[in-house]
Amino acid sequence: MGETRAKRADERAGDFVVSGRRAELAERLRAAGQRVTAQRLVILEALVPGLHLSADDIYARVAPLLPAVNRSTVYRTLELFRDLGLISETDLGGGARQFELLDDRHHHLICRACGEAIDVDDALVAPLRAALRDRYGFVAGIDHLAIFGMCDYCAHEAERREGLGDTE
Amino acid sequence: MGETRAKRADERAGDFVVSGRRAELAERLRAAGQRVTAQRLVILEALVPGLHLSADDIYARVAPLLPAVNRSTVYRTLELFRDLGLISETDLGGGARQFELLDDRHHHLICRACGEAIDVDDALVAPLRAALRDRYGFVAGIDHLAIFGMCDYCAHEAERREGLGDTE
DNA sequence: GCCGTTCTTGCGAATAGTCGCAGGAGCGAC
DNA sequence: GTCGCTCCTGCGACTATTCGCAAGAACGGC
Repeated sequence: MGETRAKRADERAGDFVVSGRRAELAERLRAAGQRVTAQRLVILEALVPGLHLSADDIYARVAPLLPAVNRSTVYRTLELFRDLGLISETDLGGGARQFELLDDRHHHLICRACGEAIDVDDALVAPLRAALRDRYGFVAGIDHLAIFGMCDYCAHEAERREGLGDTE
Repeated sequence: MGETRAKRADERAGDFVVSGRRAELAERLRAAGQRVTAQRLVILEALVPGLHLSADDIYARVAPLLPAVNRSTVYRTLELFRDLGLISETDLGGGARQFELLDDRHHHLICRACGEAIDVDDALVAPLRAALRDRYGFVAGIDHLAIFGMCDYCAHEAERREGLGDTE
């Protein structure tokens, strides 16, 4: 790593020292008129690019570093990050919601019959986003959609089965 | 409703009598290989066309008619109906999920800043549904989408405010 | 009509997430 | 450096939802 210059990125942020990626976030929070706190920095660092984490996973990662942190704070902070556009929040159904750093936008198709999850490129969703902006001026935060339904295979299965018993 | 013929739809369904709209549901359940129970019929009747109801609302409507019914049953039955395509389930954020009879498909844009909800015709969402089917053979159950984001007004407000403090 | 199989339900406990409040901390002003 | 205003956090209670299990009900077969 060529860190000759980057290494001195220490900086006072209120009452504690931040460095590297932390400094970046601190900057961003301040720019958005938000306060910079230890909790927020640690929670952001707990998020890993490309990984879907539940609020509980994140709590588990944060707790050792900041023992007094509370679950409510984790939820509230994640909500804040989401509103700032830093992370995406997705309900994959059933269990807990998933949070993820917003690097690349992608989406999931989830089959209610077999549970299979299919990745979908944002290109398919972008037109909807554009249409909503054109028509309503609405800036849709569709960052990580989970769409439920039936996959190709299960849809055919269901159709076949209906062909037998259903006389409507 | 032209019910000249549909009106005599009384019918035995297991151990109890069903009539009118109930008979219709009984039929549908049976066709789908599901059992017909008093709970299911009452819960379906509790749903009102065009009304968004929470699981709790539905429980409150059902309880007087079927005192021993349990919340779990309500949730499980609603889940079943949703999978059968009878109702839509939507998370409007924050509080409880909303359930609604599937008459006409419509969607909502919800502003995270001011809370305003904008109705959206399914025509805007249909292309996405079609694209998913074409590309993946996936039958998307997008019946009642809630899309979060920023409404026209709030988006402009936020932009204006950023123009002041942010120097990045 | 009765029986057995299998699906549903009620129950209670567990998990996920939300909310109001009071004390503590961040940050701008002096 | 310290003061005060406001926002943020921890806390505990509360709501929403899920889950496993054992008793009960639906329905096909006789």
